Amino acid sequence: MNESKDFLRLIVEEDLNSGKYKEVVTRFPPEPNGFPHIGHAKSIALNFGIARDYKGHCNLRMDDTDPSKEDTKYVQALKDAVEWLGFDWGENVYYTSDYFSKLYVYAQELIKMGKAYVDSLSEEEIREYRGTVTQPGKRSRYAQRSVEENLELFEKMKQGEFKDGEHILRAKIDMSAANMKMRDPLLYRIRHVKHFRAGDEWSIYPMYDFAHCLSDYIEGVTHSICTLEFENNRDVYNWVLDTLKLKPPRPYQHEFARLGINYTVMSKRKLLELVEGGYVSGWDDPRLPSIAGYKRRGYTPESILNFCDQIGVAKANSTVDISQLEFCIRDDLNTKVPRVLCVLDPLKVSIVNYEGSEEIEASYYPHDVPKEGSRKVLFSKEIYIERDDFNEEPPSGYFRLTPTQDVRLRHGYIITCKEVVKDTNGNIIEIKAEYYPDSKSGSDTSGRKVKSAIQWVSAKKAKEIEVRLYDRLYKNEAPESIEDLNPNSLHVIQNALIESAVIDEKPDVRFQFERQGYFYADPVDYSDEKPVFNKIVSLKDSWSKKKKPQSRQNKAQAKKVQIDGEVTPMSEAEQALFDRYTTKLHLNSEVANTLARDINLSAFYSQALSVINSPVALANIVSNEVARELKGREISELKFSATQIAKLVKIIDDGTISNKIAKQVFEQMSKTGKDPMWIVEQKGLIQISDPSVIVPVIEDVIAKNPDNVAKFRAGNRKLLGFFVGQVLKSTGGKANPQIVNKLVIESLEK
RNA sequence: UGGGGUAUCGCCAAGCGGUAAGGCAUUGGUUUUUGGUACCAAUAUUCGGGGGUUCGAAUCCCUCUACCCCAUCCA
Repeated sequence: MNESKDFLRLIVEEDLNSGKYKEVVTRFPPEPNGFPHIGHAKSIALNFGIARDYKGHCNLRMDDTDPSKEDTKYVQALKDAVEWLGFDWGENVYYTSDYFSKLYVYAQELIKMGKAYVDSLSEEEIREYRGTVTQPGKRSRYAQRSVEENLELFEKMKQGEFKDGEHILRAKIDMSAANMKMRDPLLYRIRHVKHFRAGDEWSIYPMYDFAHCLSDYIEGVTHSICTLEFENNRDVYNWVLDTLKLKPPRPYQHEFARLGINYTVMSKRKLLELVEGGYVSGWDDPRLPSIAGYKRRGYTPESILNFCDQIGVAKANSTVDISQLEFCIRDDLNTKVPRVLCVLDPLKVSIVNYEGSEEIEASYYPHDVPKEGSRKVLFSKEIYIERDDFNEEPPSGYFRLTPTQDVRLRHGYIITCKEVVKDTNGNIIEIKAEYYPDSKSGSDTSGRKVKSAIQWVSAKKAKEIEVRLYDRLYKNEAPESIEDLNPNSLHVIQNALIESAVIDEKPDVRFQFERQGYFYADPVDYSDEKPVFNKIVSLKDSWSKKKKPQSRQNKAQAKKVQIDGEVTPMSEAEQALFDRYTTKLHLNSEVANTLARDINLSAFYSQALSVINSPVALANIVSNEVARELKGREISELKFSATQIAKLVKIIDDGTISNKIAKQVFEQMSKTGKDPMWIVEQKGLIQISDPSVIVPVIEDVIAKNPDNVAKFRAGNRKLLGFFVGQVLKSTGGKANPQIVNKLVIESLEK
């Protein structure tokens, strides 16, 4: 399984180790306004999974702040999904609506601090005032209402004295913020709607940005994990919690990429459209990626969980191949379910040399599945086989029955085709065959070899069943609309034939129909009179693949041409600086460019340069290391000074330390602000250049890695880095890498 | 166009300056009374492009490009 941890677990571990939190608390916070889908499963697996792995807990919280959309039936579906996936939400389900009173007090608090105000602009005005992504917004004229007035107005909003949209509570942040979410976000709106839980008690409801962070805080959540589209909201999340000056610890928000799967859709809107438009039979239509759909189709919770585990968690928008999911369900069912014989498209076969009947003992499981159990199958003169398993003019490589090729009936005898009976249109309606009496499975003495064994059922005892075959819902890999629906996503077979034990004995609800796929007794429509089976997934089929090899798209040739954009030209001053750097100081143009374009860097550089005259080495370190520390900061914020950097360059120049050690020293400097030489002495980092000290270390490394030595000598030059790395490691990084490099090559090549 | 993200194999995804993990898919082969399973093997001289720093860069610096998110009184 996946050994490596995802970035969220890494964060949790770090926070636990650093003592930031004593216990991890996560939450799964869906809005009860739709049915959960496999994307929710990913979130459930993540949040509950982290809580389980780090011995914390995970709350199930309904984020029910918009009464116009939410409903209790969705609450149930959400609870079902979590439960089905095997997670325990503990004592109770949480609701944001339970915190409405607390939230109201927090809002009053904000108003008292002058950090929130009642705005009375119209909806259109609010939009207008917000500005655009490139233009700052402007603050409402109502923003300067007094605390008292705001408090009073807010109270009246609560009392229901205003109509919807008349007033609104906003945070007072910054109307010109580059992050548009920070342009005085809306906190409370008036809504005279009955809430499915709170009833008519409230006529104002909190918005996501206000309610979510505080609900997290109230519940003692430590890690508030959400999807990427909330990245911009993180600033508001932090603002609310910070300005309220709440007693720590408080939660922090982290974002991950939502799940996408090809050939399907995941958005609530599109899913709703499919259901309400009647394109599918309901939320539990087995073609839907809804939890209810997978459940009805026959997927197991284990397979879904396993899938979530396999795909990992990261921040890159991605679309997982549906075959990954299919693999998971096959993999799960392979070792679990009984194998039975079912013929989907029956072709009659008469065994002309067989009379009477017999019962054959057949194991439910193949040799490689360590489970016990068997049933009896009836063999008699008239049987049915799959129409596909006979071919009069077989393509090359066809393993099944042909006029000249025998085949084994699974668990039964080998048969040979004697005659093909056709109707007037030339359609094959029956095969007359003979069996070999000494070829019975388990006691075969015939010595005959056949290429395959096929499924069959006896005409006498087979039961008729309905089988629903599902294919991908959309024909396009990245479907956009209803147009992209696959018209053949559902194929119903009314009269498939299955061996009787499946119906009479019901050994399980999920089966492998041998050579076809995994099937599930439909939990809704199945009855003894009319058994119905859903196809969960096909078996892998390397035969059909061989027949029609998929057109491999030549993505390699579609390699995109890189367009190089224009670099913004330097200002006159920058250009002058650049020229001086390149001509007078002999810096290379890239370094000169970096320095010249950054006013902070060039200032820092000239300061250091006045201390030591080593322009190139200094420039390199300033344009690389110092540049990193200076990103988004001012020189005054740095712990180290230009003089100290000059000192660092000096000890590099005189060979006291190597460039490698310099990085280490620099790191210390930027953390502690200590002098470089002090750090070097304190840590004993003076570099070792004496070959008589280094060579024995090299010999040692060589002796310990004979395999890699051989590989290196065979031409794998990449391994040089490995050896140098090892030597450096055993000297605590102090060996002079240039010398080590040289000596390693010498030692390896002798 | 401002801000926030992301880019490693056909699809996911590890990697945090020292030999480019793993899974799915694909392709061979072995076992097989399922064209299944299991097993073995192959598959990135290269990490979006270009420069730079370094003995050594997917990892650090600069720069360009592409894609995603943000202007609901939704979450």
